[in-house]
Amino acid sequence: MTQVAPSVTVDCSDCPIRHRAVCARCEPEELVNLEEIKYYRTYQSGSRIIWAGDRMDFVGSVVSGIATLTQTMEDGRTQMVGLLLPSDFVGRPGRNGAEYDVTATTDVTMCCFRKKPFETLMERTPHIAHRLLEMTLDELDAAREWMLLLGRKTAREKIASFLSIIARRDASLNLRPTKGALVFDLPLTREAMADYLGLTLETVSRQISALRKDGVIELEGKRHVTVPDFDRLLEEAGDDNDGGMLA
Amino acid sequence: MTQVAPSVTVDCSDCPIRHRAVCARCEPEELVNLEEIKYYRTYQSGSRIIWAGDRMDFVGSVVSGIATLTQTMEDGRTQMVGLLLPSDFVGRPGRNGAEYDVTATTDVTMCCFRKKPFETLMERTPHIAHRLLEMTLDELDAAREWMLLLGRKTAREKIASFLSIIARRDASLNLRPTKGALVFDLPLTREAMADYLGLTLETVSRQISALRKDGVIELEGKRHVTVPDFDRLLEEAGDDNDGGMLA
DNA sequence: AATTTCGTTTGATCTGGGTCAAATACCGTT
DNA sequence: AACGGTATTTGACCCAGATCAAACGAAATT
Repeated sequence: MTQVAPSVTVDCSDCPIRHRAVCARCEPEELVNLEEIKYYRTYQSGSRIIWAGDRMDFVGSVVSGIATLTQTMEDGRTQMVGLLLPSDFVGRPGRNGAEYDVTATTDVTMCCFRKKPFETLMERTPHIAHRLLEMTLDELDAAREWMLLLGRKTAREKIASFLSIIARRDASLNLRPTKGALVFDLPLTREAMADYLGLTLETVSRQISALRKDGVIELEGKRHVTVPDFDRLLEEAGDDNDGGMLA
Repeated sequence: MTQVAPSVTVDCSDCPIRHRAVCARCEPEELVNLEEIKYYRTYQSGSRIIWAGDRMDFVGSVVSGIATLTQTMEDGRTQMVGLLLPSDFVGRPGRNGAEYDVTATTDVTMCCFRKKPFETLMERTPHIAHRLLEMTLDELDAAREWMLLLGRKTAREKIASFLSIIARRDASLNLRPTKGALVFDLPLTREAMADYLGLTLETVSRQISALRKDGVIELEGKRHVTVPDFDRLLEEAGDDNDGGMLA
């Protein structure tokens, strides 16, 4: 893994992952001097990137590492409402208060843009607004799929769904062709998984053990997972895996 | 309630509720001949407006009535993932397949725009893309709040949350000042509420009865609700009702 | 090597909400 | 007023997952 050194002189060509929202190479040179509004920032694993209620003076996207979006009730119950992987966007243009806690679950590098200049940039380049709209609609779809999971799936189905999502994202990020068994590392602790799935950590642990015993997954250590048969996993997840629709 | 007759010659000034996404009065006349791409359509209570998987040839917004967005698993478990009230937008620009079922729960009038012209219109008028982005971000926030409800709230809290949301929306739609007791009609059957809240209809019924017995709400018939003390309801919902954040 | 820490697993028990079933209220029709 | 269909309520029972508790394992610290 190459590491991105904080710098103010880079443009997107230096990023290991090209930003989906904005890219200097996508925009006419004269419109923006990116160096003036763009900077990198790194966060240690476990540290809070944004507190809910904080004033947000920047937007940005994850370059490396994994962060989570969580919501907390007064009595301490917490629900994860989003998982931020490399290339995911953080922050809401046009609003200056953060709605959720953002926490780094691994070391995280963010590529940030100061908010005010970013907003004027967005106004002058419709392409960015369009891209942002598309990304937001994708997130909305993901959130709605998650609502089905939270409201209607059993604990076993929840775990299987989570594993399939991580497997898929991992495969697409690493550009590994989906041949044979899928292998990946769980990016979250059992507790974080529980917060994501609306379960307790004990139930998460038990269901993972059950899936292992039933041969749906193999475990090496606590985090390293092998999925011998992805279709089997999808079946356990209760997902539609057909794309068949009539004319 | 005045009814909107299907017509192709109206513009936004005829709409009982001004479209939040597009409005002829907001756009330069020369850019668009709205009559060519805009039309009204009415749906009977209980009828399906859009089937998941269908080709979508239009986008639009709800003018009157209430519709729901639902997701269904193969075995019939369903989860509502959105509630569409007047002025809410339906359809995703840039994608031609519907993701969810849309069902009218009352008689519904939609104001529709043919998709292709709408997309070119959107490209030529950045204002629309911005407005749409803002609306989508609002929906995403709502979806995330709903994830907390689905994942972590008790049945009683779910019901109280639902009632508070309906009460709030009803009050803002009807521009009733929030003085004293709130009075409104439930727009959904117990079963639809259950699908929304990730519960069974029996549990919904029981919890409503419990809230009535405890004096949190009053019921007249099955649908007509009075909330004597809104703060009490919010308390039952487990929501933060303080806006206090330190400097 | 012993010890603390943190994440995880496993066991025993409890309970909120699901399931199944029956009764009741509320329509719009005839 | 009687009827038939649908929405809702209420009751009895059960189970998936929560809760409480203890043990385990691997990495970091002494």
